[in-house]
Amino acid sequence: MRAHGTDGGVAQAVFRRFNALRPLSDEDTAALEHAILEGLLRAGPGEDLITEGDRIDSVRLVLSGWLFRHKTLEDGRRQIVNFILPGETCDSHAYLLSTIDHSITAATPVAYADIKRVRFEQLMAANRTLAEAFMCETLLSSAIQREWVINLGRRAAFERVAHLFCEIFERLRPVGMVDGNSCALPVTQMDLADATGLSVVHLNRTIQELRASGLIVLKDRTLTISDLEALKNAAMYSPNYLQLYRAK
Amino acid sequence: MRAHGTDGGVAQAVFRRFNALRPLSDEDTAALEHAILEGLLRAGPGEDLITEGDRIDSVRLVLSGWLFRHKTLEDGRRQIVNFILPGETCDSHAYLLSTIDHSITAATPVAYADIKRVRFEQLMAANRTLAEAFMCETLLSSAIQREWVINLGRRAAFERVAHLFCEIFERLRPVGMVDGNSCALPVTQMDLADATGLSVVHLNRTIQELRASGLIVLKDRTLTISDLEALKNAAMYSPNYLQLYRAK
DNA sequence: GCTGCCCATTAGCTTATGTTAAAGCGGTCG
DNA sequence: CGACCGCTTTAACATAAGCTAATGGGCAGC
Repeated sequence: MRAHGTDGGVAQAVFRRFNALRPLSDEDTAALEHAILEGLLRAGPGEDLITEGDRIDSVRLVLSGWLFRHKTLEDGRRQIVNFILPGETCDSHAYLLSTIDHSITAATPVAYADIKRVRFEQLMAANRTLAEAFMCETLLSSAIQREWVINLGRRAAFERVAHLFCEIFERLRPVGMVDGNSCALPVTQMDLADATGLSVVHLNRTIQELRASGLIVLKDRTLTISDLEALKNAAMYSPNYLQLYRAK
Repeated sequence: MRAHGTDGGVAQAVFRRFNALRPLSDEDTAALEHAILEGLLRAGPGEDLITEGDRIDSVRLVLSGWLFRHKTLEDGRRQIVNFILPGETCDSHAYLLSTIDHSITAATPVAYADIKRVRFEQLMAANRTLAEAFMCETLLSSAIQREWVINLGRRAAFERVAHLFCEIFERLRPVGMVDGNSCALPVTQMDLADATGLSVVHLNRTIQELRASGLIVLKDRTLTISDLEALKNAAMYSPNYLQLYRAK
């Protein structure tokens, strides 16, 4: 039947990712899988999973599809502060806070598992490895957030977009969502603009530049990175922050 | 003698902050205070507490002084990704990751407590409230990081600097480090520029503008906010993300 | 097969911010 | 006391990125 996380089970991406954070025993895997299968849900593109100001009472794991976290200023300026990719977690532990400071919206059709707080806390209490893996998930998401700060603060548009593409590729790779040197990029240029702090027009100009320099091909929502090392150089990409942590 | 956290004990700021996150019982307070007093240390301005790539094996609590987290690109461009203010924590739980993705440097003379991992884990295991408070500390720091992303991505220089000043003021307030409508701002304009993603020259221009508009006085490393509400309006400051969380 | 809509693209112009350089302004060290 | 040093401030100029507007392409619905 469903081998734990090794074949096409619905939660394959989650298991791959967690195993990169902390090697999971069969028992860990089974416990997590149980919790996941109890709360399977779906959302369509544009649907909000969480709106700024909401209270949260569960933890969600993305099984497939893309979402993004975003914040909006009074006058409508929007910033995407992160993408949430298959295998990643929305706000583990965030139920500890009174309300959430940002919104989460599906960019594509999404399948996710909703684990209620009580259930989640049982799982954490009963299983040290899983607790550590979820903690790493939270820490890693912070590390990404910090990298976005330097991306927005100190990289020029060309480097910035190049960096985003490198990061997305490297985040999709461990969950098996890349195919050779290509991956899906199922978001509009407006979304990419809001993620990089650029205007749509300038984002488009920048993408044309990236194309012209032969670093990428972007067509039909598929990103192909012709030469990843070259793209990383152009982006001044530092691999450290994304490292998946085998060792304790 | 030293009343727990209410008088001038060295860890006053820490206790004030933790109490805002989770009300601490006398027992909680005593346990935390013990751990703090075992590992008191100091650092001078410019001293690195952690350098990108280090392994971490302890948790540090800032008792007094300012530090900043920063990352630097190959070519020297530097971005301060956050300040660490009195009462705040450097990287609780970060020992779970293999290496750290950024550096932490003292901006002023700093007094801090260094709690070794093993000790910290004992404390967490023995004391649920403290564990939750440390978790909130981590989550709150993520929320701040997200706000910095929108600050850098979508606010213009004037709003951006105004926002930083509002945030710093609101972070210093609960630990008793503001005096009326003034607080210390013990960093150079170069640091502020690196925190806001601006050039020093433009940061200076922006500060002149803020002065000219009567919103702030900045002199001798002291920031005075003439009208906090007006400054918040100018910054499109949204208070939600910093809320200190009484309620579960 | 036309209409409308969303998204990508391009052009022309405006502006915020960066860059370089120089001067002012305390401190402090010798 | 004078020279240096780190920091702030100002000026003049350069440029990356924003804004507005128009066009084009693909796709869905009528």
